Amino acid sequence: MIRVVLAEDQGMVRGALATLLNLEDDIEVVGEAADGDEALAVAVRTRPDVALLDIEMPGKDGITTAASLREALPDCRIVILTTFGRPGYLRRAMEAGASAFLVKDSPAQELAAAIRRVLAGERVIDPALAAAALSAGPNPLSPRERDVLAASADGSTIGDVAVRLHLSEGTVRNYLSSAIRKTSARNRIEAVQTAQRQGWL
Amino acid sequence: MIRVVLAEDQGMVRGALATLLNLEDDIEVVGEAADGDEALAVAVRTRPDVALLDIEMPGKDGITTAASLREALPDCRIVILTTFGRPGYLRRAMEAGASAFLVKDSPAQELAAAIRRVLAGERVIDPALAAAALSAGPNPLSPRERDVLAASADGSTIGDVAVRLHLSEGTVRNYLSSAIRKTSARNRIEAVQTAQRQGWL
DNA sequence: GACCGGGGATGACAAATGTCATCGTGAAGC
DNA sequence: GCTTCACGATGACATTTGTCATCCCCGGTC
Repeated sequence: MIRVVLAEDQGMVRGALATLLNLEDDIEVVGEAADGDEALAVAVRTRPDVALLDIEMPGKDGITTAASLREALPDCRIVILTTFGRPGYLRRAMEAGASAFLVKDSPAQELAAAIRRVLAGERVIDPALAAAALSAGPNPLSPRERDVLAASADGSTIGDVAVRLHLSEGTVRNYLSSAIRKTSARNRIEAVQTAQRQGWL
Repeated sequence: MIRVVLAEDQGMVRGALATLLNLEDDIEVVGEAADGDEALAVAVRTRPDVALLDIEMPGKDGITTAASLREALPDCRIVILTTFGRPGYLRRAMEAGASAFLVKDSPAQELAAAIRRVLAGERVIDPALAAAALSAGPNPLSPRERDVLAASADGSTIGDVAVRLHLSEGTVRNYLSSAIRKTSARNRIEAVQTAQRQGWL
């Protein structure tokens, strides 16, 4: 039996996926979690063969959880499941030690198939997505530019961001300006959207 | 047997939910769709007892689909399923003739339960969400304010919006200004976010 | 030692944004 | 008939945002 831990914040989706997997006669869901921290705790307790992690979760996201899990349980394979096939997500997931990267758009059968392939030592990545991630190149933003852009994403004014990050307003403007240039955007809103679409935040 | 049509754009979620429902011995999924138009076509063909519609779908969204379905098949009950429990969504879903409004956060068992209750003539709404929708009041934005705000949501400049909506730049600024005031926001970005959170766009 | 890149800051300037008063139109509503 | 309100527009004005040049400090690295 392949022992699986499933982390997904939406209860209905989590329940449905668990049912789906339990119907496979070589797969058994031995633990469920609604956020990253819970997933880590459950995995350490149940020592599964595979951890299925959603990226978009409150608190600790799936990619960060993957990195922690890699340290705690090096033998546990990690399958990342996400709504958004963003190039930066894929890149970071791979760096965090994931063995597979699935988008929820794909058919339901692929989930069990991916789990089996991962356990057989394969890596499972949508070829189109892999190509997109490679052609998009790495995140061009410096860490600080990324911070400032992320802090601007919620509609905060430059003054707000300056206070929150303990910077001068001029510095915030400078970082935003270079982030806008690097994302080929026309203003900060477009810059935020491009960065999010690429998975750079 | 309760005959159900399921519309949900994410293949993996759709498959899992269909499996979940088919396990119930009084429920049968007789059709699946990945967007609103497809859902309508499938429903007209299969004449189900209940249509389960996701709101967030490409093309025709679940609420619009509900309204069309209400006309085409007045006897078909409608269950709305959504990721976001936004007050405006609930309000519009009810106006479109939905019998139930479920958020994906809730446990998986509630789905089948809601379908049975709806078929028994009940309406199913999370009480907390209903209270939020009532206390939030109706959408304060005028139709045109809503248009302009929606057109600004993707980072377009005022000039872009003016061209797209065939308005003068000054008019766009005026509508944005009043939308900002009505949403108690400090700038257009906050206004967009508030409006989206409330389900006003 | 010279050079570069990232972080942080300042000042000046242009462009975009937000606010306000004001005007005109037409459709409802009392 | 009068009022109200959404729609559309103009002009003036203050504020915010975006750009650029320039400076300092520091840690690498050639």
